[in-house]
Formats: sequence, C-alpha cells, structure tokens
Amino acid sequence: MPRTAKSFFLGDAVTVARMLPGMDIVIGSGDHCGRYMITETEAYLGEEDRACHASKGRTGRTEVMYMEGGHLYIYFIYGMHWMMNIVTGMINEPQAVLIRGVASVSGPGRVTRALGIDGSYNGEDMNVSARIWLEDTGRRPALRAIPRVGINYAGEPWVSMPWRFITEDK
DNA sequence: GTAAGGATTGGC
DNA sequence: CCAATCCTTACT
Repeated sequence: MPRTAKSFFLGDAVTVARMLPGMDIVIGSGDHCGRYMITETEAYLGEEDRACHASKGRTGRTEVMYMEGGHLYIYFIYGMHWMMNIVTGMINEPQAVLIRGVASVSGPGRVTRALGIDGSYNGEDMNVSARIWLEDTGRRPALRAIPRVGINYAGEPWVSMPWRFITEDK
C-alpha cells in the first residue's frame, strides 16, 4: 500500500481530521513495528482557534506547527503523557490534528504509549520518514462529529466546534 | 526567577 | 473526585 500523497496533508485540519479515521499509521523502528488504524481525531485550526496551541503565536513549542503539512507535532503534557499530532496546511498555517485513538486503543496518551512515540518524533516528516508514515487504506468509516474535550478554557465558539471525529462503531 | 496550569489517565 | 508530574508560558 502506498504512502499517503503529500498533497493530502496540505488541506485544512478539519478536512484532514475527517479523512484520517480508517487510514493506517505504519511505524517501524527496531523492536517497535506495527500498523495502527486511526479511529479518533481532533482538529486544531490556527492562531484564531483559542484551543490551538498556536493561538499563543509562534513559540519554541509551536514552531513545528508552522511547518508544511505532514510533519509531526509531539508534546508532553501533565508531566506524563506524549500527545501526537499531524501538522496540516501550507507553511505558516499553524494547524494540526490530534490522534486521539487507534484500533483497540482509546485516548491520546495511550496511543503514543502503544506506538512508542516520544519527543524524538517531534518535527518528523511523514512524507519522507523511514520510521513512520501514513497509508490510505481506502476505508472511510462512518463518523460522529462532536465537540473537542479538555479545552473549556478556550471559550465560545471554539469549545463548541464539532471538530472531534470518532468512528461510529465504537 | 517564580508561578500557574495543562489537547490525560488511573485510582479512590 | 483528585493526585501524579514536568514542561511551557507569562509575568516580576
């Protein structure tokens, strides 16, 4: 199965977040080799989106979000969890999609633990990386679109935007 | 330098 | 409900 075309990542985060469920993350590095079907995503859409880290502007942490779509934005939260995001859009359009679930693994912290993702993947380009990439399986599962979680601080309208996508069969 | 809080999880 | 646990950001 071919690696997803680079153009796929250049769309806006909401569009990409809707298309990711059903696709496979393929990760291969030594003792961690695997294929994981994405089941849940959340879109974070640029500096205007108060829930998006880029709403603080360009900082050391958010720098990778300003890169071209296809790069990984990995950050550490609550002193114990890695979060995995796929950057989307053109250069200087800070958007990303949080991977909240893969088949049989629910929760973004559990996803990174299952895949062995850590800070060393921050900035990795899925278009060229030899250890992690995306494959379009052609599956397009039915989705529920509901508000994002854990972002009450963002206020309206951001807290109510239905930018969390989860496969119906869960 | 200091302080506040977090795109979560697991345990009580 | 709440602690864990440390990084990022904002402010002095």
